[in-house]
Amino acid sequence: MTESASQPPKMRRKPRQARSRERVNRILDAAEQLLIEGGYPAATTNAIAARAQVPIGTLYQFFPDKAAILYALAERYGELLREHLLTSATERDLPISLPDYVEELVDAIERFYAEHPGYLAIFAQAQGALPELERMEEALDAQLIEDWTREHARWDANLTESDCHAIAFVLVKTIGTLLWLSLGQETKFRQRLVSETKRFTLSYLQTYFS
Amino acid sequence: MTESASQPPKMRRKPRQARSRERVNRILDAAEQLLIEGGYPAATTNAIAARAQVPIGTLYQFFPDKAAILYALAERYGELLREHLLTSATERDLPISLPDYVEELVDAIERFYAEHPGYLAIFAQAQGALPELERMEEALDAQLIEDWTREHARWDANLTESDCHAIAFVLVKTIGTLLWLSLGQETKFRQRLVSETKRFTLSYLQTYFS
DNA sequence: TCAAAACATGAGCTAATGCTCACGTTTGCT
DNA sequence: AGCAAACGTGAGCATTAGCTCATGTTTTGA
Repeated sequence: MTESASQPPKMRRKPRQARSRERVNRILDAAEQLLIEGGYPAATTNAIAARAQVPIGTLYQFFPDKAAILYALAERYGELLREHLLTSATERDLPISLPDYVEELVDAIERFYAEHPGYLAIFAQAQGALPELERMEEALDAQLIEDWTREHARWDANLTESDCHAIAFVLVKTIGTLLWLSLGQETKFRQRLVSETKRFTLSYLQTYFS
Repeated sequence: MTESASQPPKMRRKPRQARSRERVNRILDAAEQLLIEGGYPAATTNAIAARAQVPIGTLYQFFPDKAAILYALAERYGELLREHLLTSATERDLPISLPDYVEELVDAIERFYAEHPGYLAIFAQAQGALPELERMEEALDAQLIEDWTREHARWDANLTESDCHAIAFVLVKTIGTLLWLSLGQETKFRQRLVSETKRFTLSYLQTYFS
């Protein structure tokens, strides 16, 4: 199941040969690394091409402009995260306790961030700079929020959809922020933050699902 | 008590006449607006000068380079926020209940963000781009965290300093994030987010201060 | 095998940004 | 009033970003 045709990035030329496809991935990897290391200013098209060991001309054979590279990156990650969380969720069909749910959820997100440090870097860098990227982030979060909204609704039918949505919004944003920030801390404090995130999440959820 | 001499921004020429000082403020205001409206890419030095109705030459009389403008902005806000929160806190000397404390705290921060939409925009834009700005943000947050750490320690002497610090960290970051995001939402949902912020803050604090 | 189609390349173009500096204007002092 | 010091000005320079395109190389298929 490779990535199928996508709409927003709109490749200038679709890579048909294996060599080309590998190059496209190298370009995306290079862009991600530069974004993490030096932020948006460091991720110039020339730098990306150099890091990917690809001439700029080649880069522009696949991507119509710089923004398209970031869109492609965002898309790659979006699918990855949703997949990651959904498989985590469906591994267990039977209902579990709230504490166990929180434990699993936070750990799953933490693992994802640790394994893909580029994920939040992309969006953090592009604030305001690439309007379309912001829309992509919102769309991505909106999807997560919707997933969770449904999950919450199943737990307590008394809650309105608007309630569930607000709860999901708060969780997506706070957990995301906290775990992201934890990545930049020393191991000891980082573990503490992960544990605080669980505590925080649980106590909040318990005010709704007693 | 006007802003006294500062270290990091290091003005090229210190404005002595009233006209100059007013111009410096106009420059800062213009930079802030551009940052909010169009993000970092829109905040070019020429655009800032134009918006401030000031020739670029004049801009460079006061600021050695573009970064200095952002540093000055960050400083202006840093002082403002701390002042805002401290005065809110010292208006009442006698102890109040936890729910009342949370109510006051969240409202105070919310008011600050609403009145100064540029505050978080500055830091959001500069991620990775201006390393020094990041350090300033961390220093600012660290100060807030310290303030709150002390406050928490007074409530329950059984908590270690490391506990109080972790709590303060979580609160500063989560409340900050949510209230900031709330600014971009429609009134109805925005009010809901403010109320949710209070709810999770209170529930989280109650797990420590029963 | 060999021509045509697909792909690869990197010097260099255009545009825009941060910033300077030589010259003009205003202010303060006697 | 008259002069020096402080201040104001904006055309334009140096740099660098994103991106193109003319030319060369490889792959495909009959």
